[in-house]
Amino acid sequence: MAARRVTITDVARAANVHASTVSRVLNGRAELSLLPETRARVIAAATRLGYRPSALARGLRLRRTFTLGMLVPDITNPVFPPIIKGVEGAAHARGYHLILCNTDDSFEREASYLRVLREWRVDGILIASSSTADATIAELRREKVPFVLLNSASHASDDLAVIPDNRHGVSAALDHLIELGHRRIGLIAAPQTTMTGQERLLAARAALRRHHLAQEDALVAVADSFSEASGYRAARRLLLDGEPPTAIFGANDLIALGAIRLAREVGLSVPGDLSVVGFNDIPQSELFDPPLTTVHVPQEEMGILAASLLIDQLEARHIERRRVVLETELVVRGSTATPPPATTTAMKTA
Amino acid sequence: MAARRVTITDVARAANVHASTVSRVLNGRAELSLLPETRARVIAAATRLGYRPSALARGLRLRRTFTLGMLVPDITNPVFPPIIKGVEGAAHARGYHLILCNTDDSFEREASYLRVLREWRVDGILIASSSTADATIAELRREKVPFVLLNSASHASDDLAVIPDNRHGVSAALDHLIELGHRRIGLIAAPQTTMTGQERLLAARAALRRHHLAQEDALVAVADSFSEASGYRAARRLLLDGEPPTAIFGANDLIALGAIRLAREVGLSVPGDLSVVGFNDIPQSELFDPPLTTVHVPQEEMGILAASLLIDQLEARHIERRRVVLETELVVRGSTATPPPATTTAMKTA
DNA sequence: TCACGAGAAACAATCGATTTCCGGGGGGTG
DNA sequence: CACCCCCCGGAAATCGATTGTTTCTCGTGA
Repeated sequence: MAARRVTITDVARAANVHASTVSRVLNGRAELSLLPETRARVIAAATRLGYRPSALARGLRLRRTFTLGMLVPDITNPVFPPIIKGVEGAAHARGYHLILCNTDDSFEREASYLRVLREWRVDGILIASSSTADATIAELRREKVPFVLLNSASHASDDLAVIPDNRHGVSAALDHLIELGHRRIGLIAAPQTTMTGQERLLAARAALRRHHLAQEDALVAVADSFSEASGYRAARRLLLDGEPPTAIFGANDLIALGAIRLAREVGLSVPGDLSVVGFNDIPQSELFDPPLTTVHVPQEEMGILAASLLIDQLEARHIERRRVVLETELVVRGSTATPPPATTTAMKTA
Repeated sequence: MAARRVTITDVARAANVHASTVSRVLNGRAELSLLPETRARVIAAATRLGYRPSALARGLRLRRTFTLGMLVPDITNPVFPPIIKGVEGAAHARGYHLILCNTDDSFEREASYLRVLREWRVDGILIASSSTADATIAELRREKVPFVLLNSASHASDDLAVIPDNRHGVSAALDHLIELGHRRIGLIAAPQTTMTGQERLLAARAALRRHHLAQEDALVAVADSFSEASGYRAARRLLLDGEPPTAIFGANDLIALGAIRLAREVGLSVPGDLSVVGFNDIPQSELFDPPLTTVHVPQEEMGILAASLLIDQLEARHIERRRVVLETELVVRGSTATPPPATTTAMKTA
């Protein structure tokens, strides 16, 4: 098919030296001395022939590939692209490439891709996949494959991880709602099979408790994924069964957007009748209707840090902290306001 | 670092056969007959040891890797994730993996990644990169690397390509504006270094001509990238210099969103004072303020088709059409309306 | 004059798979 | 009984690089 590729032997022949000499010249190691004249001849031959070393052969021999693998649960979730961009940028800057895998939130595909990445002998793996998948991670640990958890940490605290400060962010979001006067606050949690989902729900409950607000079961709905569609479905349970809340905290922005869409459809105005807060501050958050109040997470920075951490680990550099927690900050926009003045809720609590 | 990997030789030893036999069993080719008993023994040994063949060694020997490379100009542009998802899904279904590269709209990085992909001996390449980059593509053609252009075609019509029907989509968008009564229509074009940018501007001009509308230079601004920020900047030129248009067609959704943001900032209501149409129908388009009127492009489907086309090519299957053009359809939402009744424009044209 | 050492580059083993080419043993046939 | 052929499976070459070891060639000092 493709024309025969130029190999190191071709270059060697053209330069009238042995292949090993070509290798030494091109890799520029100083362990062996070479005549400048030879060096020049080899370089000339290599560029003339357009020689490109085979990453396959090189990886096979070197037993490393200067490649990182990355697992993402759903690339169409707008949080991930900036994270990926950060990872790729940082990796590229340090001479590594990225193989990106979209697991589509399926354990099976996650496991399958993890196998593939090891078959490709990637030097390290970034896991942004949200599912806890303890068994899978345990296997990585056992096989000593370097990896970093991104956006969700494991229980084992000595795994490398880069995560947002969920607790603080969620807290700020709920404090904000409560400060506005909301008392019936609905929570749409993310799947409890994920660390992120668990942490954010826990943090939200803690915040409510701190303010001595009752926590009815009817005010908590668990979305079955991090998507807008499941936010919509969960919101239906929250708003249509029993007495509705005056505010909703969604475990991520897509879920919050789903809730807003449902609210609209049932005739509630946001934030007039219902306030909604999200989490992540995805791109374009301020362009939504209404502009989304949400917790900002430095996404690209997370990606950069995660890649750096992993590469530091690969290159056996000293690692300051194995678990990096990034600060989050509430961004108040247009989706939150004081609760409606005269609702049944208000009358009850009065 | 990592524990020594299980190789084919280890399996051979464990099963008391030669490595070549293991290979034959595991690849299940029928060219040579094997005793069922032997086959079973090998499979047992392989699973017991958890054998995973080295993709590196395999690729080196086979001279193919069952891997596709993909170049994307900017993963944070929301059009691309669904496309990528489509590509990856289709590739995975047919036994291929994907290496994704974000070129960040830089020619240099594009060229660099293209080299890397060939070093990795990917079987084929998907180029969603928007830049024309004729030289680069010519090189791929010359070296007979199979590739597919995605979302933008080349001049050479026998390259494989999957593209939306730009002409038809743009036409529909402008017809819509004109039908609403707009006469002063501003165009924000995408960079004219890209095929997409050129095609869409050409199509827009043709549509205006068809309706016998004057085309002032002042009504055309060229954005310097496909991003929201450059849409915003271009819109500033369009709206603040001279007499503003009553409607704007943006070459893609992000550009349109940028225009909307600027309009807001200078006190124009959308669509009350200014109608805006975009292109692509990115996810969440209906959640923006206002919901975006735009031209729908079947993004995931484009990805699926592109991957299929490429793989068909790789596997020497018969290819029906080398250039697949997908239908586009205008989706009218809230960002377009009739022009404001009494503007200076209206008075002039009256 | 010869031995020794250093500098330069070739040699060969290796990474882990695939595949072509062979060879041994058993059964069928003339 | 000898020969041939078929069935199984082993041996070895190969893919394209890297690297430890060896070889060769000078130059220098005794």
